[in-house]
Amino acid sequence: MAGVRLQDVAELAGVSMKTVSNVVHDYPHVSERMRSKVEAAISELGYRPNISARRLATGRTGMLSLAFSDVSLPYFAELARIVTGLATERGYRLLLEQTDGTAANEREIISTREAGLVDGVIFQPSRMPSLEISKQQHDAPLVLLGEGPAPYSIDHVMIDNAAAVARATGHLVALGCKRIGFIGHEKHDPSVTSIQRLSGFRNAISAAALELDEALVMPSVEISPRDSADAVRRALVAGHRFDGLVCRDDLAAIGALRALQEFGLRVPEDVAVIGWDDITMASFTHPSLTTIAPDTTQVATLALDMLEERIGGYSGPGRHRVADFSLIVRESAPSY
Amino acid sequence: MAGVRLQDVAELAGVSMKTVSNVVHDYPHVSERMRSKVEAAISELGYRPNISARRLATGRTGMLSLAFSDVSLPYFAELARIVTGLATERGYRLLLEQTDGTAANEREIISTREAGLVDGVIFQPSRMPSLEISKQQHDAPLVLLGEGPAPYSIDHVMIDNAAAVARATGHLVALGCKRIGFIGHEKHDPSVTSIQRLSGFRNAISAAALELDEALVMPSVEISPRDSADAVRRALVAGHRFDGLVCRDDLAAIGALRALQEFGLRVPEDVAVIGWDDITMASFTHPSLTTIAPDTTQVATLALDMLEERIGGYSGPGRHRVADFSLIVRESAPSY
DNA sequence: TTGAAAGCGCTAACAA
DNA sequence: TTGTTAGCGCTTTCAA
Repeated sequence: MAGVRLQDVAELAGVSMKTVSNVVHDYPHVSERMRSKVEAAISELGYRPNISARRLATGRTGMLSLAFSDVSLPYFAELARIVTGLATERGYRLLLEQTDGTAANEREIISTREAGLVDGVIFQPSRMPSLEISKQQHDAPLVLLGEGPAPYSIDHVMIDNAAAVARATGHLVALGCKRIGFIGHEKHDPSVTSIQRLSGFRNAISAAALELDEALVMPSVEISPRDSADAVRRALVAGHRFDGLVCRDDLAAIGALRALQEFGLRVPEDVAVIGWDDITMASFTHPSLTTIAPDTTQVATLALDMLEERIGGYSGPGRHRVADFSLIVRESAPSY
Repeated sequence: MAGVRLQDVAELAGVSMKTVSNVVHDYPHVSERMRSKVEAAISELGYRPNISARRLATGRTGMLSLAFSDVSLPYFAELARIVTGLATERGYRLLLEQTDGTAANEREIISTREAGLVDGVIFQPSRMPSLEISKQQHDAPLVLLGEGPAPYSIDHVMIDNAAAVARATGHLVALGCKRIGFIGHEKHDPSVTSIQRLSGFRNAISAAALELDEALVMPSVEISPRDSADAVRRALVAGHRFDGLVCRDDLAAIGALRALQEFGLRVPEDVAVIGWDDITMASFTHPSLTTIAPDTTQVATLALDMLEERIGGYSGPGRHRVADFSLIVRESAPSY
């Protein structure tokens, strides 16, 4: 039951607290007799170590936190799944922190009011510029995920966005698309992810010697299939036409698919569509989505590696690791 | 910086620890002079309270845990989102625990090795029978979510599954469906959710005076669109035909949609499809999904209410709360 | 191999 | 209104 202390176990077993502690921690040098006496007492009393006391004594919490805007976005849910699994393998519990994508909440993540909640933080900012992050003092080791070029002092894992969006755009060009649009970035106060992807798209279009019609840059209110579908509908109603679409993420692509179908436009015959993230659902839309797939396991592994090094005492300059990505070709923008 | 203690602040400010503590906690009776002196010292030193120490001293952690099989399943991700928001409003942080749906991990959730990790637990079991849960000793207050009838001693929030599946089946019958199938439950070792929904389906079919062809009960390997699509393909290849489908969840429905389209079957004209959960994606499939929508906010609110009562000391018998659900009619099984 | 005792940093009861 | 002090339960030297 609750309220049983190490002390109580020690008394019942007729040994010292140290011996009980040794047994609890599987310390090798404990005689068989002691061990079994202690174990009997532990189970008789139903003893469980108090984790707050242990944390206070050791200074370690055995927890990491993973922070991003919103778990209900499939990419983050799937990321959380992977990071949880990997963190568990390494002996950590994972605390999920959601910021709703507001700058105020993001600041809270970086400079927590309390110390000692977790041993380290993996954080994908959506609003805070990296430079501001680097200026905030934070007491737990921190690794940043995502698009922004992190400042020199902070560890960072990203994929090569420019290369990824160039690959996607190039795929559409090779399919013969001439009028390619971009969809799904937030209209007001876009996230750093959106900014990076859109600017990469602009570069890719000019690199392909195409001309970008600004009417084909279609922002949405929020990151959601609904808002992206609305944006596409508005563009179509306004008479804008396009034959290819690079989407800020798979959710935007799913919304686009929906709107295009309503207007009788066939995908990929009339409009080819490419998403981003390769969420599970991308395989099951109709048509299935061609999409940029970041190697999320690699992202998570690199982040945890660096975090553990920092926790272990490494205090060198920030490191920037680039994870792989691939273009998964499915029905919405098939092979040429 | 780290390593600054209440004591250090007190010394710098030339006051006692109690005074500093009062300031930190916004205790009303502190003179303005003291307060500003202390606040100056706090910010000069960069003091942050150590949360482990606070927890040890108070016995409260300010954290709740939410446990289920897998955040990457959209229903759980969306549930997590809602519970996090509500818990935050009530002053709790939320720890997410994932069990992978294995009985061993579920037992770990109930009887944690450590005490004092969280103040309370909200748990949606997928494998453990309620009876077994009631027998395990657990030291933090516990509220169960989901389908199983909980034992007398444990608080529980559920929706009326039998009514829900009867509503779905009735909707299909009213549309004129004669051969209605069920899809998406795990073939081996089905989760309690699957068991409940399938058995409810059987009852609903006989209540509608229809005959159930066992070939139309199509299990899948795991909960995923992929496996459900496979199950539907197999049935169609084997020559089984049906005009209505009740799905274990929206993921199964999404897989079914995909398989039906491959076989040239139109939804809803040839086969009407009803999902369960009303995940975000249910609005954006093509056709969009008619689905059973549990009132998840209500589920979360009821669970948190009961949990807070337990944390507050209530120790009466287990309470069973039933949350609302509705049938959201969309394209895959339209109004009749 | 086991025991004794001094913290870890904070809270809260009790005094002043 | 502010100060003093004894825990909270565990870990971890240092001795034995």
